[in-house]
Amino acid sequence: MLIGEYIHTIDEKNRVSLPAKFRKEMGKRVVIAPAPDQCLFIFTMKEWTKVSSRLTDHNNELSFLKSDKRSFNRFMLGRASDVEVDSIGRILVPDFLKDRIGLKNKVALVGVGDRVEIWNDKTWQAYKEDGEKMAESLAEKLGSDK
Amino acid sequence: MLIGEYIHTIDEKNRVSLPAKFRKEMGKRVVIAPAPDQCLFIFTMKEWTKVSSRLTDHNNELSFLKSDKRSFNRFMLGRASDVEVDSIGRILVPDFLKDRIGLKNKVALVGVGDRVEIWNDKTWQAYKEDGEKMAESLAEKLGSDK
DNA sequence: ATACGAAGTGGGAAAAGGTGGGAAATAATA
DNA sequence: TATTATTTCCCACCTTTTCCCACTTCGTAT
Repeated sequence: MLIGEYIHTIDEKNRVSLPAKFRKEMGKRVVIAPAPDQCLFIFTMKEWTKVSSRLTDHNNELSFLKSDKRSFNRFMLGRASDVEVDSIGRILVPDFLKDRIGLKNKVALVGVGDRVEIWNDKTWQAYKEDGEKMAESLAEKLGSDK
Repeated sequence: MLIGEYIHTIDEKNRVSLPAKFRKEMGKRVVIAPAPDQCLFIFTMKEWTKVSSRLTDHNNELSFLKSDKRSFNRFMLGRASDVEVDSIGRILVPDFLKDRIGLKNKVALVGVGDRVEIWNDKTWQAYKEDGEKMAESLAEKLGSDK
């Protein structure tokens, strides 16, 4: 199970080391895809197969005849990228994904069970702080009407 | 599976390089066809066989009215063109298809599972930006139907 | 404290990918 | 048939990517 957060560097060649703890589980090849909340998902191939199988044609229909299917598939598949993990555990983040969430210098790699997320470090720290505040206010709210 | 986006050039001879990552899967010959939205479809021969047979099969339960079907088939089949991939992985885009969606200079090649789409780069970027707004609802949709 | 190994980072050289252009071949026109 | 235009094929350049090696840091064991 992929858990924990790691702060790594994205270099001028768009390389990011996967945390050593994740490497075995992630294997030699992963799929990186855009996600909501200003981050990217890194799926294992196993997990990606699950995701993509929901998008492909099961009932003998031409999926491109339906406009919502077209846009859905464009966004899930067109902006994903399957990348190889190199011999020392690094992946290459495509420019179009890197630019989308403004990755540079420090990035956060966050294990979320069956996938890993990449965040711009600053964005991740801010997101966490917001989360803390939300948790506090939520706790107070819960505690107040006792 | 064809996924990811690549920005390439269409030159004065209407040549476009297929992304190296797509070449093996696409083979020596592909079919390029007009498509809904402002793009063109590039099918592998295998996929084209499937697509064209489904479009021409009048006994299956496509939800189209017959006259709609006829005009769609004219649109798609009538203007499709099979082109050879040259020795270094380029295809030739027929003028009438190129002009239809205003291809020039930079084009986006987008892998969408079992087909590739060609877009005018500018149009694709704009389409993506519009789609960012949909991102959340897309993700929820993906998560909901397990 | 020192040595060692694992993990992460950086950079240079070689290879591959993408682009452009000219020559040969084919088609078109007068 | 001669000439011109268009298409096809091939080669060369340049940029980007890939591969490999080396340095550094940190934790651990001796």
